[in-house]
Amino acid sequence: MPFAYEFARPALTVDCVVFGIDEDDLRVMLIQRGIEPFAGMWAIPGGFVRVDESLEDAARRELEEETGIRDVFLEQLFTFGRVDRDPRERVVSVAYYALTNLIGHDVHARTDATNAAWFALSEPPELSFDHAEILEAAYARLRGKVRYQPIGFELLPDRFTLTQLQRVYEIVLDREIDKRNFRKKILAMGILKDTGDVQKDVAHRAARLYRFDKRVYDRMVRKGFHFEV
Amino acid sequence: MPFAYEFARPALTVDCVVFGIDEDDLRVMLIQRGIEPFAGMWAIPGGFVRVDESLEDAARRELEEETGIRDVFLEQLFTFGRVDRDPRERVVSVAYYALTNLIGHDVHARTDATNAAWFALSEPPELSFDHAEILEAAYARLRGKVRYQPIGFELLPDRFTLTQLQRVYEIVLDREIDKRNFRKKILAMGILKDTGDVQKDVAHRAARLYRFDKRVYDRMVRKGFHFEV
DNA sequence: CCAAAAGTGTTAAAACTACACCCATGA
DNA sequence: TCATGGGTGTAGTTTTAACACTTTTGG
Repeated sequence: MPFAYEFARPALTVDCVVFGIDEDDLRVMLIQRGIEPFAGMWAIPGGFVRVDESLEDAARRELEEETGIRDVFLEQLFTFGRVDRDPRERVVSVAYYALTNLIGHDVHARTDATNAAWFALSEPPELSFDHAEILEAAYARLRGKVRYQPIGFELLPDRFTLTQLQRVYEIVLDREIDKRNFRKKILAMGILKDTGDVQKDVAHRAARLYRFDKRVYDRMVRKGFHFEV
Repeated sequence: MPFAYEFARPALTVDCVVFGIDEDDLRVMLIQRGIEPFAGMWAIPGGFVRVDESLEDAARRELEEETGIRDVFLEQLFTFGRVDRDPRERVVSVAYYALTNLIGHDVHARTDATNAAWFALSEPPELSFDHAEILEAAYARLRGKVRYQPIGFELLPDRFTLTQLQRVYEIVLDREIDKRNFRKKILAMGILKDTGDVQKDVAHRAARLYRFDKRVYDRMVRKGFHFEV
């Protein structure tokens, strides 16, 4: 036990709730625990923070180690510190949530970790520790934030159709949106760039592909623009 | 050194940004450090988390110990974990922000701590550690949140006038608000209860005193109501 | 009677909502 | 030629923004 301190210290971990959209479901990536406590149950990916890495670095490292996912949108969610949230000892966990593009990927092909899997948010498995609470908080944050920050794009490929974008909002917010009003509003913002290309290999009229124009968005924000769906 | 662990652990602290409104200024309570590092400089009140208390309990305990302030609105802000944010060793800090009523209190009379003082947010002293960053984040959160959550009331006494409430929004948001439109909007929400009383000892027409009706507000939220100023 | 803040309505502009049909494409 | 989703405009309603004077009270 080479590390000794004058006062007891809580252990510090990060946990990372990863969301993706797969056709008609909001999904979350979970890993199956191999060891006690809660062996065999599912959990949010995460692990201990090293003393020489920042919290966000720790979250990204754990995420990649446990699920193979990297280079995603990642934002701090909340820090969970109930005294008894881990039955072994005091553990404080800084939770993050991540948004990733799942369209066109096989749900099982994205990761090397054999014990990682995507679950529909509407039918989660029973979760270890206080992870059900963390997941609920992450979903609440996503629902709240998606309406006034341009993070819906993070759940789509780089280039996407307006219908795909509308589906993202319908799925996350869990309500129908009027097609004409949605397109009018989004296009009027001027933060989507028409790539000039259209979909390929679809059995109907091919839709235009757009890209989120972060440059323009940032410039507009500096001038007082406020994104809202 | 009675507490030993297999792996190095960051120290864990809480910090607590306390806001108050004093006539025409948003103010923040700071304490003057007695010891190195940064001896003599000002800092956000806070301290170490004990292993047998939750994060919020720690924040409230430290706040009362260092400033005498208790029973206030308190909400978790963000967890700061840059590797070098404390020059001595790795310290991760869970920051909270608090809102308190300062009207009618002498700025210096509220606390036993002789080294605690209120500062106008527009003219903060030089701060220790990364506390300037924490303060900035807290103010940004307050500005953002005050518009769509009924927390402005926390900066006022239990009973207040509509003009006082309007001033809170003008000060926090740093812009003028139209008196007639403000009153119309707030009263139309139906979340203020007219106490039937009016101001005393004012050298002009006495204003009605209102109280925030949390019962009604909670009931309305359950029915889908969304507060917004 | 003066100073100071309380209190009160209307109108024009903008934003939002609801709503239905034709178009392009590949099978 | 059919099935599928892409793409488009208008009218009624609601919400917001701008704006000025009278009332009450204490000094």
